Amino acid sequence: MPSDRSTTAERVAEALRHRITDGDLRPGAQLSEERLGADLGVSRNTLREAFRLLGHDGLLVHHLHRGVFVATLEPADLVDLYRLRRLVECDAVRGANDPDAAVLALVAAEVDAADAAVAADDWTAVGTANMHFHQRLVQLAGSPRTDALMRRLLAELRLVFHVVASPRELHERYVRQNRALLEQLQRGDAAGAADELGRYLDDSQHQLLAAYRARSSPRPIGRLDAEAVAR
Amino acid sequence: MPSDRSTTAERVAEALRHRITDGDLRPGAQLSEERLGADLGVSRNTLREAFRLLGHDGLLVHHLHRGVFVATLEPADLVDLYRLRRLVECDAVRGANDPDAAVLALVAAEVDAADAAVAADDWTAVGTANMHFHQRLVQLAGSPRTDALMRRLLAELRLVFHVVASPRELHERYVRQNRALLEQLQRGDAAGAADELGRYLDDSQHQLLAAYRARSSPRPIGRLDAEAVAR
DNA sequence: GCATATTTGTCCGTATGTATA
DNA sequence: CTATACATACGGACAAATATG
Repeated sequence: MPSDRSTTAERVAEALRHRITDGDLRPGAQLSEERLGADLGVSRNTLREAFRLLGHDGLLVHHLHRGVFVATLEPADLVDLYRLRRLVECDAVRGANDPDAAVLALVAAEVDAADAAVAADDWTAVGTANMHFHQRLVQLAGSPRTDALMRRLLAELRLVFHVVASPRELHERYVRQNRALLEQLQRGDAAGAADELGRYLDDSQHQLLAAYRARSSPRPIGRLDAEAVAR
Repeated sequence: MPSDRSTTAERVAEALRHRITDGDLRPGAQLSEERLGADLGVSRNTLREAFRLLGHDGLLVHHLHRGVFVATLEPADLVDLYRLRRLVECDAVRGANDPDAAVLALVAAEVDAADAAVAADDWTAVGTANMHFHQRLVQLAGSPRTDALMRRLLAELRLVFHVVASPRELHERYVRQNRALLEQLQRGDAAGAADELGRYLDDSQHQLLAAYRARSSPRPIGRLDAEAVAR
């Protein structure tokens, strides 16, 4: 098994990231070094490196001498995530008075992709296009670190999405609003788009919080210790 | 050598983080696995885990089959950092209309610490207090993810500081302004403090950019390949 | 341009300590 | 409380890529 243009640990980390964000590995699940290493055909050392690569993204939590688990996000995390999300996204949009045409085309592409997915009744694809839409919006700011931050935030959000609701009820309502936002930007009304996006995100947050409450007992998947992450 | 309440890799990562932010390990320096492992008394595997832990903080860059190096930041990185910094800090301050008294006390403590350090003519300590001051400001937002983001940003900024100028010329002018900001917050004028902070940060950014330009040739410390970090 | 030395990448075996049944 | 399973950490080995002369 030779290498492409990346280390094995990086490829393993990417594979795990997809398994997590796709809902294959659910929150609370333990990632056993021995079993996962056997599954992926890599040594425990390499797998541990991959764990460390993913650790700072908030997707995995590390318990000393117990192993790594897929993170379980609570309502407080959701509120925290949306706080940063609102800040980053609205600022990027508000600053897009004269948006980069190439990036705006990428935004438009995701809006079209969402429409196509709706027509195909593929709600998972709608959700993916919606995530990409927001990633592209942030890209209007032209800031690598902001892009990286947004990627992390969206990865964590996907963790929530897979737990609380179906892709359809999560994303359907926003397909139309995304197009409205795009057209507002194309008209040069960045400030208006930013304001609209702020309301949009508030709405989304409340929808998710309601879904959380609907899950009667917020029972973690794994062991039921309510330990706070240290540091 | 048993463990405290953290893994060896985490302790090694923390030690390296301090060596970097303290300027002991300078930008561009290579971190040899063999030599560093011997120095710190840990195996290569453990050291590599520590490298991965630090990687996502932007302090280390990883070149395939070449090793890890202390990151070298260019003017574009500086601008990018300050963009996020301004966004995060000003938002935290602007939202502090009714600031948490305990956190505000921590802010005040750093202002006092800076004054004391000035009196002691300890400009490194002034710089540390200044960094902490801004970390505490952000803490007014009460958002764990924002706190973590700010920690990463400040760690990267320290990388710049150690390269372009002395602690005194970097921080002296802001000691007074920090106190002014604190008093503005104590008076309940969060919006005014946020505006002032914005000008403050613009000033700081321009000061650093000027220092960059003053370094005649922007020659990297290490090997002189202008390779872009992938992805 | 080529051969060599050095360093990283990756795996394996093993010993030890910790948490959980 | 003991036992078992698993994570932690080490050191050695070889392959692969890069840097050097």
